[in-house]
Amino acid sequence: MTTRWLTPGEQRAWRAYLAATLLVEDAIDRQLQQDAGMPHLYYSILANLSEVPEQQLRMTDLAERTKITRSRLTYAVTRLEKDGLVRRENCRWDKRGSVAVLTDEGRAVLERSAPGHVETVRNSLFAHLSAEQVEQLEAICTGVARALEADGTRPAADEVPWRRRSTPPSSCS
Amino acid sequence: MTTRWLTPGEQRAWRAYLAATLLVEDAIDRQLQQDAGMPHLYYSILANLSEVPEQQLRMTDLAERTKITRSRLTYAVTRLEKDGLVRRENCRWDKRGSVAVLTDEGRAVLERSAPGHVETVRNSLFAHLSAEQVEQLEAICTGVARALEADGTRPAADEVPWRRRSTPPSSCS
DNA sequence: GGGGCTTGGTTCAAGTTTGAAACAAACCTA
DNA sequence: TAGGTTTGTTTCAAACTTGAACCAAGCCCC
Repeated sequence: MTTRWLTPGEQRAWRAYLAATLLVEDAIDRQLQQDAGMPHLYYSILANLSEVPEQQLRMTDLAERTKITRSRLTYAVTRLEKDGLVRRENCRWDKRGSVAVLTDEGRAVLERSAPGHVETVRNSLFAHLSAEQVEQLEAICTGVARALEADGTRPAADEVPWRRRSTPPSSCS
Repeated sequence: MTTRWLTPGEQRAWRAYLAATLLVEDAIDRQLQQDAGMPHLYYSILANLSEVPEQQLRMTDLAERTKITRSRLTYAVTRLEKDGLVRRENCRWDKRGSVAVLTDEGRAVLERSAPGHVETVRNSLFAHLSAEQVEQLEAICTGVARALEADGTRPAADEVPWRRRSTPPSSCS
């Protein structure tokens, strides 16, 4: 079967995409490392916890939300725990499970660094986009993300009804 | 000074962006690791070399093109060299410099894995975009990339006229 | 109620990335 | 042309990521 190469337009889009995403991630990582002493992913973990009732999530749910592997998450949470920004508890209704809880200090760090972070996001991304482009970007990314989340190679927890149990009856704990 | 938070629309776009870019990078990395035994970045390095006269570039130029740090590139090229896909030569007209050259085997590996790679790019990104969205994506990313390349914190070689010397008189060597 | 499969999470080794030195060659400039 | 600065690249240690085991605890079903 002969390959269906990218069209010139797709080529251009792909290269621009690669450059842009790398540069944006880089800018954000650098800023957070500087100002909050942690890479972007770790900040996202805190942010995700902060947005959820009781500020806690099971490891798998957290991995699902942040789109990373469980093993990567384990490492990250261990580090955050050492820094006192997160605490691990074991899940009361499933003895296999453990739950990451945002500590007060974690919340404090998050609040302290949020403004700088938001500004960097703005400076590196939104500052260069028109209002229309923001909408286009959302549409594009939502579509792509939805498609890839659903795909088989990356079993997505809450695509499968009987696995959906993210924030249980009254928030796992 | 009070923070200018993201608008709800920007929030949505940002989250979708994070998810999409992570998932796409992941899919591509996984596929290339499987089929070519190297992460995406390493493939990009080979690809960049292959597109240039004499299939060679100075380290700094290569770093510039791939948007990575010189130190990261050094590591990557060392690995690729061990695998015999790239060869290092020293630059003839600047004794400080070294040049990465794509070997025949490197070219072979590249050609062999290109079809699978293209297909993955298509499946993970372009398959979910309309023709219009491809154009929008290009416009968005080009703008962002251009803005971030130019910005001070990441001194971009060929913004500064007297540093522009990428592929010299007849391709460095 | 004891296998056998699945799920939630961690562990471990190997590979990669980071950022701050370290170095050497090139480029001033007095 | 000696001395100081800049540029091109590498090195090193510490941090992070990957993927393949591994180990429990739940689940199923006869």
